[in-house]
Amino acid sequence: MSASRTKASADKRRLILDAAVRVFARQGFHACRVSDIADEAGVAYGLVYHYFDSKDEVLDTLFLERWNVMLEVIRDADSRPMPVRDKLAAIVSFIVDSYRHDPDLMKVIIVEVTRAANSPGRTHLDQIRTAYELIAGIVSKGQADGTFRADIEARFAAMAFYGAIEQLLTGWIFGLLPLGEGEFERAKQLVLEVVCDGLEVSPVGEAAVG
Amino acid sequence: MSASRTKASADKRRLILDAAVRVFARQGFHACRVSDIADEAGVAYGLVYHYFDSKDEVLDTLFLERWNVMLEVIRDADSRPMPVRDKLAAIVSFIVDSYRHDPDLMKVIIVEVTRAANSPGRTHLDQIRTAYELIAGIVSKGQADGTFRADIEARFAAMAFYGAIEQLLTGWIFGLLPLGEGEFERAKQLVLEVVCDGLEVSPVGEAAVG
DNA sequence: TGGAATATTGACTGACCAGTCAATCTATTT
DNA sequence: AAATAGATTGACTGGTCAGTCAATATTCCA
Repeated sequence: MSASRTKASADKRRLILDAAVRVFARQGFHACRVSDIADEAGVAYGLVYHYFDSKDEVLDTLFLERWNVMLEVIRDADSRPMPVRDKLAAIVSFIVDSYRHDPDLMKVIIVEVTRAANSPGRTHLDQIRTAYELIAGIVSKGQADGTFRADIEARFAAMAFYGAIEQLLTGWIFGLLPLGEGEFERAKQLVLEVVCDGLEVSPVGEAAVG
Repeated sequence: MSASRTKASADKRRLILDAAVRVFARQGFHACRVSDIADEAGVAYGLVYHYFDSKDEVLDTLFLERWNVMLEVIRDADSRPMPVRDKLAAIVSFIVDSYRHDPDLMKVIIVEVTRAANSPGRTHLDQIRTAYELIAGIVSKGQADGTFRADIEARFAAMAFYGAIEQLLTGWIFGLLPLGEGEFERAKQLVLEVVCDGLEVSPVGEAAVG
C-alpha cells in the first residue's frame, strides 16, 4: 500500500467528515439522510459506507476526535506550572476559540451530546467523565494551595464551570446571546470572573462566611 | 358537553402525557414509537391521535407545560420582596426539587431541549429566552441595589447561573454526579455559592479587583 | 328510549431511508 | 501489460413507523 494512496484515502475520509459536520449543523443528525452527507461531500452514496460502518459511526468519530483534543488541552493546561485560575482560563479560552473557529462543529458537539451519550458503548460519556475529573483535579489543586475555598466540592465546581461554558455556546447557537467579534474575549473573561471569584478565597474576607 | 365528560377527557390526555414522559425518559423521543406510548398508557394506538395531532405535539405539550410553570415560578420569585440572592435560591430550589420529584420529566426536558428548540414555531425558544430575560432582570436589580457587582452583564450572569443548574441535572441524569437524598440540598446551596459569591460585591473587598 | 356526539379501537398504508451489493473504475506492483 | 487491490458508483431492498380511517363502543341529552 503506497503512502500517497493512504493519504488520499485519509483525505476522502476527512472530506466526508467535514461535509457531515456542515449537514449535521444545518439539519441535525436525525433529520438528515446519509445521502445528504454524500451530496454535500460530492461523493456517491455508497462511499460513505466504504469509510464508515454506519451513520452513527460518522457522528461518533466527530465526537471522539473532538473530545480527545479537548482532553489533551485540559491535560496540557493541568501539567503546566501556572496559577489554577490561568489553567481554567486556558480551558475556557480553548472552547470559546473552538466555537469562533468552527461554529458548525461545536454546534454538532453541543446539540447532539445526548444522542452520543446514549450511543452503544457510551465511549463519549467516559471521555466527558474524564474531562470533569481532570477539571475537578485542577480545582482540587487550587484548594490545596489555598487559591480556592475548600468548602465546595471540586466535582461540583467543575460542573458549574463547564455548565457555564456550555450554556454560553448554547446561547450563541440558538441566538439567545449577541454574537460579535468582541464578544468572544469578553465571554471568556466573564466565565472566569463568575466562577473564580466565587471559588477563590476572598482576599480580605474569609470573615464574609462565618 | 358535560363537565364530567370534559374531565374524563382531560384525564385521558394526562394519562397519555404521563406515559409519554416515562417512555421518552426510558428510550428517548426518537427511539420510541407512538405505539410504545399507547402501550405504556394502556390505550389503543389511535387514541394518541385523538388527543394529539402528532408525536411531536406530545413532546411539545410537555415542554410548554413545564416551561410555563418555570416562568411562573421565576415571575413569582421576582415579584416578592426579598433579597436577590433569595430569589435565585428560589429558582434553583424549584428546579432541583422538580428533578427530585419527577426525574423522568426533567430528563426529558433536559435531554430533548435541542429537538424541541428546533421544532416548528420554536415556541420553546421564546419561553427559554423569556426565562433568561427574567433571570437577567433579577440580576439587574441586584446590581442596582448594590448586592451584585455591576461589571458583569446581567445576561451573561443569567447564562452562567442557568448553565450551572442544567449541568447539575445533566450530571445526575448521566450518572456523572453522585445522587443521594442529601445531595439535593447541598447542590442547591453549592450553585448559589459558586454563582453568587462570584456576583456579590465582596463584603470587605472591592479592593480585590482594582 | 333513541339518536347525536364523542371516545376508542387496531389493522392498514404509504413514505422514508439506512445499509447492501454487484458492477465499474483507478492506481499500484511486478 | 497483466494482475491485484482498493476506490467509487448508485440502484435496490427490507424493515420501520407515523399517521389514517372505518368500524365499534360509550356517554350524554332531549
